[in-house]
Amino acid sequence: MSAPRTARARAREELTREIKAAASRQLTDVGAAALSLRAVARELGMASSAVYRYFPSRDELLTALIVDAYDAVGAAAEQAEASVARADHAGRWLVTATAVRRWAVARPEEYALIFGSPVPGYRAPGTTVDPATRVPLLLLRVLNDAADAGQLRDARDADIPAPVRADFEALRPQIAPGLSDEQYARALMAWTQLIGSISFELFDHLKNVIHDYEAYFVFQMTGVGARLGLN
Amino acid sequence: MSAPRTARARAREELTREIKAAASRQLTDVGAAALSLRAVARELGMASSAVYRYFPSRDELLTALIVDAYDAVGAAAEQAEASVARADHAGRWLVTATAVRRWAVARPEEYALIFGSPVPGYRAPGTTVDPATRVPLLLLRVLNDAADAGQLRDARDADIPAPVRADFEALRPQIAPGLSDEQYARALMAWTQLIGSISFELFDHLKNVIHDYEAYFVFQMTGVGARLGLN
DNA sequence: TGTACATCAGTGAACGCGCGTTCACTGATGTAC
DNA sequence: TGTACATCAGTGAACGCGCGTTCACTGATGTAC
Repeated sequence: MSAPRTARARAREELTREIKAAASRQLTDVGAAALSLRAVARELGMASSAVYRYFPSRDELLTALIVDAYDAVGAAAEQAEASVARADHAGRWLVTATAVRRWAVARPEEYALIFGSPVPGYRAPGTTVDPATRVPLLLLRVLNDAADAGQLRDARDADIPAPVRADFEALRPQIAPGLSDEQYARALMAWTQLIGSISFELFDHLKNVIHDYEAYFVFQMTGVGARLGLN
Repeated sequence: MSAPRTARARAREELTREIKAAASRQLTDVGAAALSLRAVARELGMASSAVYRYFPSRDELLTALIVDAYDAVGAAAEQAEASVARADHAGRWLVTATAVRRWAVARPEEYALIFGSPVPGYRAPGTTVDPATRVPLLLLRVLNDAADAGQLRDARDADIPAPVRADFEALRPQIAPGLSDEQYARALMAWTQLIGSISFELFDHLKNVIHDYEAYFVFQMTGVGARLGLN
């Protein structure tokens, strides 16, 4: 029976949120590797030891931030994708890609936390796996819908190696049953291209090359959509 | 007049190399953000203050490591590419891509240093720009050669936005005069795909998805080569 | 509704540690005459 | 070739700083009767 939330429980939830928010701000200033419990406590005006009532260690706090980041980008992508007409599969892809980029540009440090180099000395626990799959699963759902609707042009590729086919075979039943190996391969390529492109922008690899990155990104992702076989 | 190298000068060069080597080992253990001058000095058995005779600050040491990493991957790529028959443009692309991956797999922390999230609080000086362009320039040279030889199938793309065309226009004269805007766009896409794919592997984003990453990578890059218009 | 006890949040001091950088110094190497 | 001086490499102590985590504690909140 859902007990009435006590003042204590409410305070706990709120402070947990505030700690994560302060830590997230830290992230922006100094990066994940330098994330410090003491600095978080300082920002909230509490004793550093008090933070241990909420997170048993620095690593657990990092894990919470990672999970939150994956969930945030996943939610942003899902929400954007839901606003497009179901039959417009190319539009669903493009809007999803754009939503991911928009989120990343708005919170570059959280993006770096999940898609940048791993934090040294930190090993991600299993808890982070599920939230990490939200966006790629969404992409596969769009492709699967397109395939079901007969709207996915198939493509001949270079021959897919046997071990790779086996990997796709393992995914197919639970993830996207309507997709051929070739389509899985292209989906993976699209996902790689999406994150690769955002990383290039945020990590300044095309600083003096591409100046209007938004225009470039939309152009590029439109091309990826076409190569996915969407129309 | 090239003065005969004194014992002092020789010792200086050697120690500079040793400091960078020790720092590079540090990188592997603890990552760039935690790179510590004191730990480097400790490993070399010298006083921490002595390192300042060689690098005036921690950031300068980092810069040297970044430049070295770009040069190392650039050299590896160039050397591999040089071993392929000039007329085999698709082979030159594939061998270059594979060499970059091989280097990255062998030295993941150096890869992360240049292609992962930026080190917080560190701003890369201009010195890092030139070495950073070695691999992309090599790719463009391959494509340019293919175009010159009439071996590059052209491709119709979605319409390239005007600001992006302007960026390509600016690159063309000095970099690869024989390429159309569409080909520049595809080259950039290939470069993004290459680094995106290696990052996905090294940063564990496809850990339980793709098990034979080498096979997957070669398959994927072969496809990218085909989409580049190489044959 | 009131009381007695258990649970929990938060404190502040302390632990042992490592960091980047500066400084005055010693002694070896290099150079000009 | 030998001497006098300048340059440079390396030392060790010190500066001021921040970190994660533990611990015994106080006082407020919650719960069982």
